[in-house]
Amino acid sequence: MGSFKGQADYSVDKKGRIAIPAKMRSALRPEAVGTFTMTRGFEPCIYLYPLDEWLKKEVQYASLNQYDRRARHLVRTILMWADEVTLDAQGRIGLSKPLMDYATITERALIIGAMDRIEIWDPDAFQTYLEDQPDDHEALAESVMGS
Amino acid sequence: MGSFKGQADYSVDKKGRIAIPAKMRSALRPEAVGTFTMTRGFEPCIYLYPLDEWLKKEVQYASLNQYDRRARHLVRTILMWADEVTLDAQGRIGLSKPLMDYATITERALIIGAMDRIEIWDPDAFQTYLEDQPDDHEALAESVMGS
DNA sequence: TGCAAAGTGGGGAAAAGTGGGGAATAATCC
DNA sequence: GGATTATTCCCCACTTTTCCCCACTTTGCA
Repeated sequence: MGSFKGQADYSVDKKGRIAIPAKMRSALRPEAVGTFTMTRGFEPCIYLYPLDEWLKKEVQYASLNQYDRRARHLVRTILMWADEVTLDAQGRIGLSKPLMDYATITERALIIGAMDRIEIWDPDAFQTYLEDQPDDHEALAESVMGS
Repeated sequence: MGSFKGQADYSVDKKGRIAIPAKMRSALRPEAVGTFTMTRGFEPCIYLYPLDEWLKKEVQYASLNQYDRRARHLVRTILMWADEVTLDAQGRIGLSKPLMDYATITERALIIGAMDRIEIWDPDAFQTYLEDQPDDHEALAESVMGS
């Protein structure tokens, strides 16, 4: 039931570990058995899907037409970054080098709950992202949510 | 089935806690189990939705296509501010740091009942907001309500 | 005017976040 | 192929924050 939400600015230690906020951990379903699949975000950040959610995505990817060049490319570029990680006794996960590199994450990171996934951003990169977005939250929200 | 109404000027203690007026608490449905989801208001204030109301919104967000850039941005920028809080034995909730920051709330706050949600304002910010609004209560009512 | 409920403040136990040591495992280099 | 080096993972320790509980003051009502 619980979807991920909230934000946190946490440290990434020298070993590349980062804690997952307790509130997000408690939103994890038992089926996920404390496991995530992290992969490259569409934006310059890391996506973190609970195991059970990720499996659904894999089913979707598997159903794509593998004789379609673009489908092959999509699957390739998503899966090549994917890595399965499990929470340690302290509620942390270890980020993979390629993904830290892709998201330009160093010693601090922004953890954002986004529905069925968690996103991990470099604080500066996130700021840049926000500035690049058209400032039409309200209009967008209204068009999407307006009854 | 209470809708929230009324206003109150309450204190925010050093721990970021604020009491919810008894009248508003009694307007909470049992389904909300004493729980709210607070999030960023369109104006510089905090929105407080009872759990049951919030879940309806979440269903809407969940139905958005996450392969659409604008939809991702909307979900991200709304959910990152969201935080679920439960009333303590004294009828208080703890405000999140990011939201206190956003709404510039320090040691006093205005609590305003607004239909299906409660709004929490910094008194000065609310004053400023009022002054910035065109002073045509009557005309506004006519244009919004008239039909 | 007394009692109950509402609002306010703070102490202390428990949990969350952070850092690092060391054993097991894997990778690399003679 | 064996030894050395590097990684990974598990565990322990410390600090900070959160949350639960108790206590006091004020307000409202009978």
